[in-house]
Amino acid sequence: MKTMMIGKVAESAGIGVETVRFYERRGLIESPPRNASGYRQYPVSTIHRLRFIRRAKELGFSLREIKELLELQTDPTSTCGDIMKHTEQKLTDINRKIDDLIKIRDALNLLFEACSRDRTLADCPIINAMSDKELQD
Amino acid sequence: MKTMMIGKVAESAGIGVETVRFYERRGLIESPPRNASGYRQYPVSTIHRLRFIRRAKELGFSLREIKELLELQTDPTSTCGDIMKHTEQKLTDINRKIDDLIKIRDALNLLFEACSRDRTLADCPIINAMSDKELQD
DNA sequence: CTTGACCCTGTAGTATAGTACAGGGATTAT
DNA sequence: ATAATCCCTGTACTATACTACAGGGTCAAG
Repeated sequence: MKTMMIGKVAESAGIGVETVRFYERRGLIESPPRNASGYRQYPVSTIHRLRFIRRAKELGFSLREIKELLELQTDPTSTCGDIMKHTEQKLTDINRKIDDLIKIRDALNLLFEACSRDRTLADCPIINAMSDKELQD
Repeated sequence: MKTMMIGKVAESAGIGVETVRFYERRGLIESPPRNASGYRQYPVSTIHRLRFIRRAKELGFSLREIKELLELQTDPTSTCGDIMKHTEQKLTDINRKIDDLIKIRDALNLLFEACSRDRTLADCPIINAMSDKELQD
């Protein structure tokens, strides 16, 4: 099996070496086997896992939540019932996030299109195009 | 015009009093007028703004980014060009976030449905239902 | 007229998520 | 064989976003 050292995984995942070790301490990735010199030897799958962590963070999940999401896949001690309950909750959260993002996107699109219809700078229709109500609630 | 004091706005927005003052210091909400005793007098619109801030935070926007989003609406000194450039960037970010969330949701849905088809606990199909590849990349 | 629940400023402390050394060993390129 | 470049552990520092006082003023109700 092809393995790689920490510098390579970190670079491939777009994060720092220290961050990889930090995630290991926090239990987001498991401690990989070591070679004779004590160097960590990672399987390729670790890169995918680290990329997932990075993206999930950008989506507003905390490391704790990301750990939970990842454990839904990998925890062999959970029962189906546990996992379904957990998963249902996560799905609800994620659907709410998607809906909120769509609202913000639609409001921004309105603004963008209003600006596109070649106006003079003086009456740029920002304030009208996107009222407090539309964007903020 | 109906106004309210800081305790009321904070409670209505679902955040703490100290947090409201903190957002004022950071320029996310403007310094409201004060009454004779120096107490902040907020218009109702501040509640919507605070709620927006709270939700945007849950979506992974930093306070700096939220400030920029809010300024797209309210900054009267920006030109249409500035705003369009800014808005376009935000739209790209938001669309990427939506896509990522949908990917995670679909993977979780697969897991959820696989578990729903009454299996014995022994062969709960987590690992198969949601492979690393599907969820993680 | 005082007591409890508010408000004020200012400063300090906390949680989360890194990020940066220090001090040392291993490996590779010249 | 000796730099340069990686790796190790452990600890300390940083940024962000709160959160909690300290020490004091305001105000409505009993």
